[in-house]
Amino acid sequence: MARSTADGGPEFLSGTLEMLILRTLEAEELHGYGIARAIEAASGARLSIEEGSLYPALHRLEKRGDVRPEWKVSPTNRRARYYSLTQQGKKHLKKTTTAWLDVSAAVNRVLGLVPANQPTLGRAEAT
Amino acid sequence: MARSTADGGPEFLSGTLEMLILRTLEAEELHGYGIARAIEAASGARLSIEEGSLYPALHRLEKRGDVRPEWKVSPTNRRARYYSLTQQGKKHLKKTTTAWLDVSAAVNRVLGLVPANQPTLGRAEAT
DNA sequence: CTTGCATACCTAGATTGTCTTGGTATGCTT
DNA sequence: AAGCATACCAAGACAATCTAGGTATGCAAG
Repeated sequence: MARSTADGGPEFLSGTLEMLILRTLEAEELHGYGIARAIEAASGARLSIEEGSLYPALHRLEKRGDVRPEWKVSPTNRRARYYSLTQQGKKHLKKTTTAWLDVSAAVNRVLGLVPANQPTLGRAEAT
Repeated sequence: MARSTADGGPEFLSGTLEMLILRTLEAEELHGYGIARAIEAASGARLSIEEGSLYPALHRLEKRGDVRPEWKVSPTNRRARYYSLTQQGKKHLKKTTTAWLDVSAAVNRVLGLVPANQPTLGRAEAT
């Protein structure tokens, strides 16, 4: 998906790209190139979106019916394929986000980093 | 890696498995089967570790020098391959954990779940 | 004693998402 | 006219996971 801008390799987060795309489109209708820039900006330049991952992901989402494409002219006066979220896409985003929070919280729990007040099977953590 | 116990598919977190293994071994020396059970327990039964992912991951870590294996007899009286963390493994765990926190925080920022431009782990952000 | 189950290990092959690399094209700016 | 940012796309390599098998043992139940 996204790689950290820090290290050189693909790290973590296979599958997050689609979620991030959907989330970005929830905020505003955008074309692929713009989505990539928007995600990078929103991440505080910590993620970089490769086009070789981006476009296949967009086509998957389109085929799945989560986004709807439309050719338009961008503010820079170029032909660009603008994507908008479908109802299904919105639902999918909500579901996926919940799953992400759930799983990433589970990972943090295993790492022993749980930000307190999370009741986890009576596993008390020593300070 | 781990799949959420909730949904049926491999979701998120490619690459997290190795980190979770290392973290588990930091707590105690363990064999593969036990590692899987330990991670599942620590996650509050939210993750499930597939053996087809687990053993290849252990062998990667071993080849990389992050863990050291040793045949022993388990409390259940069976031959079992116990793994312990090497110094390199400890270092790797620390590095990987930082990367995970960094990237997952970035994802949350894109999702809009975290106020933008918040310093993560002391990594200051210019404004 | 034999059936069944949990423990414990392993691999081959399919699948999937990402990355690498290359390509096309256009609109500005210099 | 050259160079750059914008904007799109695909083929093939690569890496981690999952599927689906397999082996073997200790123990408890019948």
